[in-house]
Order: sequence, then structure tokens, then C-alpha cells
Amino acid sequence: MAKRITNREDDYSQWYLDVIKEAKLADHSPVRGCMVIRPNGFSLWENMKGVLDSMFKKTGHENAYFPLFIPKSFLSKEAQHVEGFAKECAVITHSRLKSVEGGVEVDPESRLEEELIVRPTSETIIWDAYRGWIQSYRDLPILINQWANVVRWEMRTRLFLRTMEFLWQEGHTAHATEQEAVEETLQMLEVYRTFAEDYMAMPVVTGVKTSSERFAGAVDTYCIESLMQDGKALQAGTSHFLGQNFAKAFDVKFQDSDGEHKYVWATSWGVSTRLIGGLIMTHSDDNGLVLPPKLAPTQVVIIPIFKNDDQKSKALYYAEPLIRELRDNGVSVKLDDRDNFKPGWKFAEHEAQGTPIRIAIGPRDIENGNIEVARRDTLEKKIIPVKESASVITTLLETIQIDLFEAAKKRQDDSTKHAETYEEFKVMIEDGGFIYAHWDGTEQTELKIKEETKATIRCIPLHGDETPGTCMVTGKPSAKKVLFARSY
RNA sequence: CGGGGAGUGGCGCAGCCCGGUAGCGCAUUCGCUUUGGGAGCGAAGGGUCGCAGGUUCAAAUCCUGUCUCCCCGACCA
Repeated sequence: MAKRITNREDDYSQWYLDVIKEAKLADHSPVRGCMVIRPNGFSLWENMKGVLDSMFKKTGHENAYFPLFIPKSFLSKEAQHVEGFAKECAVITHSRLKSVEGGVEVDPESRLEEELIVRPTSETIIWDAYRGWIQSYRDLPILINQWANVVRWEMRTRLFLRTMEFLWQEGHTAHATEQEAVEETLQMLEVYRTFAEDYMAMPVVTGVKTSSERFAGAVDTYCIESLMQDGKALQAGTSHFLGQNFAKAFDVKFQDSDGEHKYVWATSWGVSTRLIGGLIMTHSDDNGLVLPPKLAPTQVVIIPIFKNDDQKSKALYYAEPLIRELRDNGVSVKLDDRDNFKPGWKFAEHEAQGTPIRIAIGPRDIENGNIEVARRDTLEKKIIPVKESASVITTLLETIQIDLFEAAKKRQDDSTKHAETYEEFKVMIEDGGFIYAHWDGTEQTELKIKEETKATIRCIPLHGDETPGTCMVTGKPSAKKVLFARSY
């Protein structure tokens, strides 16, 4: 078999790129750091989007859309926020081109009076709008989400994990009380955890970021962190409690039931196409992509095996009721009846693309009233009677979904360690993985650890060991262990 | 943005040092034989050698600039 995908242990980065290429998820674009999301990648995103969107709707959110362009002055209104994003904003300075000999150039006459920035995130333009929408406590809460693209001018990019333009959703909510906003922040974090674990089959740790890793402009940033197969951590989603920072910056006040004018409390939360990168690195293997059934664009592929037209039509005839029954059960089925590829070629191709279940139907199966069922995750094959196939397959899809999560969870647990001393920590971090250790809570110590080991504090976990101790570096008191890892 | 590597039919590569009319494998098209793990034979089509300048009788090859990708750093979802 011609191997087109680099083995993970030979070169993990190359493997990641090969999987994306062979699964036809995305291409590089002519513009540095941008990507073309191909139909296979986009339908995966659409599935993720569909699930998340209904989860947002169930928690009372509505979708809206705010502009791509933001007046430059808006960004400078919240001091921390500017500092965080200033270095990575695309700026629009001109409005047109003019033809010149051999092409076009920017028309110097068209310089904009106020330059526009391409949104790196939309807090500013949204809070500017909220000012006009909010007068009374009766106008609150505002629970809005938008699906959009954003641009961050990154130095170093990787397909899905960090691109200059990416697709995401950003929720922006406004509340009358601090408590309500904090509850919203945690509720959405829980939505993300549920989505990651129950749909992506990607186990995560939930926690709060340290001040140095916090979102620019937030009071607290909560996150879901997951461990990839190479032992590096990926921040998969964030939910921010913004306090009154943006309300103050954009002067958004409401009159409360007690007659007082008060600043509004805010949250924002988002996940992006980066999740696709996380999905790839959580489940895929040296044969290509492995997808959880709940998100796979195609859950079952049927490959007829035939030597001639007669056998082909028999196989198709045999497959037809099965396809119908599976579809009636809500299973997405694709029949691969192309005759310009041999079965073996198709097997390899669908494996590379991550289709959870493959069914082969050949003359032998038809004769015996069977089908051959192969699982993508374990590569296991078995012959089953066609009569039982619909129920076997719907059950198998559920089993695969669970097994993928369990396998990923086991890997994450096996790669999670506790370090009591800094010496121990330095040794452990070389093997990758999550490491719990005591930390004195200061930025200096965090920075020292980062400089010496390249590991960062991924989060201060919300659930877990609450035992106090002493910082592994300084020996100062520590309330509880925090989670370290090298990260993407 | 600094250091290293790379860009040649759709994909993977050779040719470059030492300039002389662009080649291989896979894929594509047609025909025949094939089809239970990436089929075989025969024929055919397809390339501004990343882009822009320059040197030269002549540039994929030499020189300059520039764009994109990969790896490693600093910065970030």
C-alpha cells in the first residue's frame, strides 16, 4: 500500500499536514496564513456549528450579525483590550485601486479619513451598539451570538490551529448583575465542555486562566483545555467574564428597579475552526482522519464489490433497502459505486477521510445474506447478516462515539501527572502531558517556569485536587495545584 | 519578525553545482484485461520551471528583489 501519510512518531507536524491533505479538509491559500476550507472540512464545521447553535438557542441566545469593519477609535476605548490586540490588527487605509500600466495600484486619493480595522473580535462594535439598546433593567439580559470570520495578523500559522482569518462564533451578553454574568460565563463554559466531550469525543479540563493568559479586557477567562496525542495542550474554547470593563469603556448604563443608574455586566465566549485541529489531533491515526460519528459528514460508506455490470447491479439492488433503512434511522450513508476505483483504493480513501463505518458488499456476501462491516477507529472487520445490519450499525455508531471518548480520556489520564518538586517537573515536562503542580500565584514564578521549561499554566482547574501545599519553585504557600503543559 | 529548508504538468520528485529547445513515478483520457486492501498492458493529453527584474546569442539552471509553504525561536485562540 502506497503510504501517503507520514507516521506520527516520525514527524508529528508533517503527519498533521498530511492528514488534512489526504482527508481533503483544507488547502493553503496564496495569502500567507490563510486557508481554503474544502467541502470535507466545511461540512465538518457545519455539523459542529449546527450542534453548537442549537445548544446556544436552548440556553436562550439569539443570533445577530455585526460588521466586519470597526472604526479604529473603538479599539482604543478599553485599555487592556487595545494592548492585547493592537499588534495583530489588519488596518484598512484606502478605499480603492486605480489601473496603471500592467495592473492596479492603491489610489492615494482614496485614503480613509478614519481608518478601519478588520475585527479581531467584536466586543467594541457590539458594546457600541448595546449602548443604544439598553436603558432599563427591563432591557436586560441581552443574549446574542454571532457566527463570523475574524482576522488576527499572526506571525506563525498552522492550518486550523492558528490561521490569520478563522471562522468562529462569539457570544456577547449583557446583564444587570455581576452574579448573573458570572453564571452565564460558567454556563457557556459548560456548554463547551459538553460539546467537546459528548460530540467531539474530546475530553477536556475546565478551569480559569491566570492573569497572564487572560483575554485582554476580561476580569476572568475560563477555558476548556485538551491534551493532544503528542502531549501538547490545546485551548479549545474560552468563556470570559468581562465585568463592567466594556460597559465603562462604551458608557453602557441602565436604570435599575431601585432607580439607580448602573453599569452593565458582560460576558463573551467563543470557539473557532481551531476545534477541527483539535478533533484531528485527538482521534486520527497513521491511516488518516478518524471522526466521531456524531460529527462525521458521512457516517457510513457502502462499497459494492463487483467484477462486472451484472454483479454491480446485484450489489446495488442488495444495498438499496439497507441504505433506505439506515437513512430512516437518521444515519448519513454514502454509496460509493464509482467503477473507476478498485475496492482497495476506496477503502484507503475513506479511511483517510475518517468515515466511521465502512460496509462492503460483494458476491460472497450477497450469496450468504451478509455484509462486511469495518470500524474506522479500530480497523476491525466483521461479517454480519444483512437483516440485522440496520440495528447493528446504529448501535455501532453509538459504540464508536463512546469508545473514541474513552480512548482519548484514557490517553489524557495516562499522560496526566503530579509533580511535587521543580526538579521532578522539569523531567516530566520533557515527555509532554498535563502536569499538576503547586504554584505561588505570582506572574514572576509563572514566567520563570515558562522560560526554563516552555510550559505554561493552562488553567487553574475548577474541579480536582483542592489540597493546599507549597509552590514547587519558591516554596511559598499554594492554595491548590494548577495545570501545566506545553501548548499549541 | 529572526535562523534554517523548500517552490519544476493535479500530486510526489529528478534536472540546477558545470546555462544549450524540460524528464520520471502516480493521477487524468481512450482501448482491452481486471475488481474481497491503493490493478496490468498499450496509446494519448497536460508544464509561463512561484512571481518580477537583470546577465547572456541562449536561463529551470547564474545574479537581485519579492511572494508562499515547512521546521526552530520570540508573540498569540
